[in-house]
Amino acid sequence: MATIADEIESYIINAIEFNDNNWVEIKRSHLSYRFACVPSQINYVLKTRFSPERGFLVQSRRGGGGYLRIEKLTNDDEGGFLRQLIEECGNRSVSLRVATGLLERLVEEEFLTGREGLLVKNMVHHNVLAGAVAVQDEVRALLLKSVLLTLLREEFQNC
Amino acid sequence: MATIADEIESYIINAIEFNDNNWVEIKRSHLSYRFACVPSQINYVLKTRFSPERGFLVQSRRGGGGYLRIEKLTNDDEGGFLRQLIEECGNRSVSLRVATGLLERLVEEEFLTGREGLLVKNMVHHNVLAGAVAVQDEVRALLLKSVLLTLLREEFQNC
DNA sequence: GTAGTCATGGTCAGTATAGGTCAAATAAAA
DNA sequence: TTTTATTTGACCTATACTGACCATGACTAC
Repeated sequence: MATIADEIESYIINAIEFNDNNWVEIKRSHLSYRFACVPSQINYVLKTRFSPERGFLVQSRRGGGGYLRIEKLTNDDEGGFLRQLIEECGNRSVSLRVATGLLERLVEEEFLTGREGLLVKNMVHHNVLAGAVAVQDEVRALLLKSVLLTLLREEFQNC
Repeated sequence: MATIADEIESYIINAIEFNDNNWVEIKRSHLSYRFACVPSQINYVLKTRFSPERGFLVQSRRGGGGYLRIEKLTNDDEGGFLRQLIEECGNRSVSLRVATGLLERLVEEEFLTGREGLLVKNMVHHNVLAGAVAVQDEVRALLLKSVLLTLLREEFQNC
């Protein structure tokens, strides 16, 4: 039997397909009204069904004119190479050494240009992070994960 | 473009481009009449969309014959420009809003490519930093400073 | 040339709108 | 029965919009 969460999920997936692009823009309040549920239910669905691990990216804007933007990430990377890296560095912490290796690999495989690689490498360097972060390796993991996710985004491919 | 603020923003940007110069002169009362909003709404838009971080200069004159003059600044001395930004964001903390404006500016001025801008913008987003950092704004400042410093490096220019 | 009046733009605090978080309560599955 | 997934609501944060009150500059009357 289908839960409300399931229904909301398939509604959104449908909307994405209908939209011809790989994304939709929709109001949280509209969804919660349509499915007669509390607004936070929508966040639950987004968190459990439209996570990066499942290949989705959710962006939003609060306040007047706010919205949710749900995007299906492109799926044509070589054998889920990027996804695998996300999995690997997503949860645990990443040392500077590992990060450097990973970034160089991304440049080699031409997911990133040399400039992009250098830019990010400098950002996750301990000289930078030491300034304010005790748990450097965890922040580094989050930052790298963000890079990997960006690489999967359609918007990024076309810019 | 959902909100009135957004519409006013693009109207002004359009007016600047149409004007062939890098600026427009316009009456606040005219704008508020045209968009059927209170005059102070215009000030809100100027404050949030035409800030210095985004490379705009707003001047005005009160009283009879008063006006707003909105100018898009461009930068000739590259090193100086970057150094100034470092100065500005280097020491204090940087909100997401300011960071976004600054990065978009760097892309406009062609210090960063669109891809690079997006990459960094995603990295300093609160969705990322919230994961492990209490004082987000300070880490964001450090990360941006790193980007700016990278831009000044010769190695980066030639890669 | 000083005071008064009117035409402008500026500020700031309050209100409205909209999404986010978290943990408790409930339901379903193992 | 224990564990996991779903549902709910109280409270939080971000962005937009409004209106009362303020400041400045130009013009006019004296």
